[in-house]
Amino acid sequence: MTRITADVRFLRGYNQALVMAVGRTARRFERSTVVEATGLTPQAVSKVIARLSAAGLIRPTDVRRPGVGKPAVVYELVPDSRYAIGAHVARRTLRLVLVDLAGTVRHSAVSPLPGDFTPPQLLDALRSGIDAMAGGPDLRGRLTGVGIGMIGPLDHAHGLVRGAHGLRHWHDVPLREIAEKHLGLPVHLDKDVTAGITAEAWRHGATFGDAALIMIESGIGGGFWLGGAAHRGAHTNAGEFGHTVVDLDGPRCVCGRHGCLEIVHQHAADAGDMARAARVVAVGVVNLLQTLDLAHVVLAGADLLRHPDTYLPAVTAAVQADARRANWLSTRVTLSSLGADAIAAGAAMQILDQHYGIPELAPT
Amino acid sequence: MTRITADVRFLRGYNQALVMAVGRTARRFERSTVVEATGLTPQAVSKVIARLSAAGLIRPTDVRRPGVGKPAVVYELVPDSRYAIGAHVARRTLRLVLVDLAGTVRHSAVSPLPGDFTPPQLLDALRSGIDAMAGGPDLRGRLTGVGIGMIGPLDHAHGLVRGAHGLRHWHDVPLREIAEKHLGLPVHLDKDVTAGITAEAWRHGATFGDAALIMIESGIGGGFWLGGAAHRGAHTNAGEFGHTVVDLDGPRCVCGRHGCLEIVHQHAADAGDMARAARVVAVGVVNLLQTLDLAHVVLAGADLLRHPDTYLPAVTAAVQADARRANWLSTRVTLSSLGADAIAAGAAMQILDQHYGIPELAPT
DNA sequence: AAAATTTAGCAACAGCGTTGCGTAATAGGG
DNA sequence: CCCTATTACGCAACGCTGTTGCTAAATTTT
Repeated sequence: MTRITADVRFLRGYNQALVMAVGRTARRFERSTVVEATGLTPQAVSKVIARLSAAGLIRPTDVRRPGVGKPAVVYELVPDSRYAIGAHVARRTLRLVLVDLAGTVRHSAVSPLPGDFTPPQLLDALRSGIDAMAGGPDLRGRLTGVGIGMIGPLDHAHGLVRGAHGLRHWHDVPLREIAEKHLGLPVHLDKDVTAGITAEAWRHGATFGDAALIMIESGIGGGFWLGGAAHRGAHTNAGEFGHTVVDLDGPRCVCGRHGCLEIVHQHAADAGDMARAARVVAVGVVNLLQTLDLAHVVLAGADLLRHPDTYLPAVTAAVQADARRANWLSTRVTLSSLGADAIAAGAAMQILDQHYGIPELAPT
Repeated sequence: MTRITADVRFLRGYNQALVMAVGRTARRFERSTVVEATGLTPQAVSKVIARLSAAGLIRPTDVRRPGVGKPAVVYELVPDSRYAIGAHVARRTLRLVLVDLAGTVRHSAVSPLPGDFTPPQLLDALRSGIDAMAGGPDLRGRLTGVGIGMIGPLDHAHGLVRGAHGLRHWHDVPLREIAEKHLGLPVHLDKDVTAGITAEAWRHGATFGDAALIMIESGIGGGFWLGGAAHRGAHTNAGEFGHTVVDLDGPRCVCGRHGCLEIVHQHAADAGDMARAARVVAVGVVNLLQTLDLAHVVLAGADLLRHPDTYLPAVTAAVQADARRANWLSTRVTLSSLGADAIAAGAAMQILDQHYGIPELAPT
């Protein structure tokens, strides 16, 4: 990882992103709010607000007259000013969402994909879906790009699908490049779980600490948000959390090892013992907490959300039992706030994050 | 986590740190080297070099005449210009090292600590050890501070020892504060494993990607370097890697759960089966790789370094077997380059890193 | 000796957040 | 009704950053 140089352009983008983060979390805000949240001087905030207003990203809506003194101008984010498309590519379905600048899902649609679909088939499905959702001329100008979340292995930096598990026609496909050509929009490619945790982080704003998203849906994966950014690892391969061994003498997994979390969980689920399945996941989650000391664990995925009342209490109980040893620890366990849209919406937010989030100093 | 504002002071510190990182890895360097490594303009590099030279951190040593054109000035880091003390506080010993600006351990000393030592006893041992090692008036002026690495739980942001495992007199001790008073030097407190991974990162320079240090020494812990910085988690408690479950029906661990990596490893080691002990560690390391996708795994700790020829091949083999599934992955497995000094030296480098490393934008 | 090539730095510049200070808008007291 | 205190806000100057344009210096090649 080579670090990139920092110049005044970085300063501008960074502090603008701080203000945008305030606007995204607190729907209405004024200058003093931003000053307190960021530590910038009032004058600096005025300049940033002027720039953002000129770009149409925020606008004054009101004045606050709390008592003595000149009234303060109340600003708000303009959700309609920018949009992004998010795509969740699964084995048999394509889910598309339209997300606005505030992080709200404005439209959502699911369409089937052909069995063992090819890259051209996906591109066509993407195109027609996007046209149906945001084809109008008014929206088109405010579309910032398309985020695609799918299973790995892949290379997000170069936009390559290395070889998606269970899909025959997806080995070393330069999906970002061909999709940008086909769609005429900037495209970002990432693992599904990384997109999912981005959605949670984007919605929670700057107060979102280290966190993980546990996804149970055709396998078990984990997305990580560490140190204020998505963690993808050295080869965009982080998150193969389902293939960590929790039972040395357990059944053989498809990956060749024995007692992976995923296969142990699968056996329990297949036997209809969802309580045990949930406990297995809970063990994995506590393993993560021990290793990474997370502030927030988000549960997601179609298979998990089918039994939320089983998984959530099991994981919460395990986390609390473990936290009791160190009574000053606190970790929140929640269900994904976006439900089935989590991955697609997160992919869209990754596009918005590239434009209006904290700029990166250490590129890919 | 509230983000901190970025101003021009940050720019200066950041780009200076980039140049210092070049100087630390390439012992001799010239302007064009830095230009290529950082992306800064030649003129900007000249300004940074002028500042660093004025501070005595680097100096011109030579000129290079490669052929046609004006000779280039060759600079070098001045190792003697700054020092830091590192302390590794273990249950029965105190290891102190003197590290120079280049990251070289100049002196190393181990002294015994009283059984169940108290905070005042540690402070006295620190003081006399530091006086013996760097008491001279010439060195004193160039001492930037003291780094302390010890077992947790602790709070590095506030410099508190929450309650070191196995030490009776260490509950909620504000060690940083009292040590700074007692020693008259800036003090940084951190977990031993975090200090250890900092040493590796500091020595490898900017090319060091995501990495973990696995430490086996009175328990099993992990230190993490993710995204260009140490990962400590939400409560400085990341790294309790030994207390991740790898055997659901395994023996009961001191932590209350069953089949923790640490207790399974311990049973194998106690039975004299070091091969199995090493294989258990290897399983844990592969679990980490699956989860975090690390570029580098460093093995350290007194108990591990007692059997390097057992552990290193076992872990390497397991990593390679796993990497074969995804043949484009590559992870290096090495022994700690600093041996027994790793923790203490890393603690010292944390002090140097605070002054001459990449400044943080997200505090705590 | 002249030309070509490479390195280095001076000077002017644009842009960032900061500082100093003046102005606008409100409520409350005399 | 006027005056004052209070609060919000911005213009202008400033210090500092990295960048750009251009000149000077040092060396090899022709």
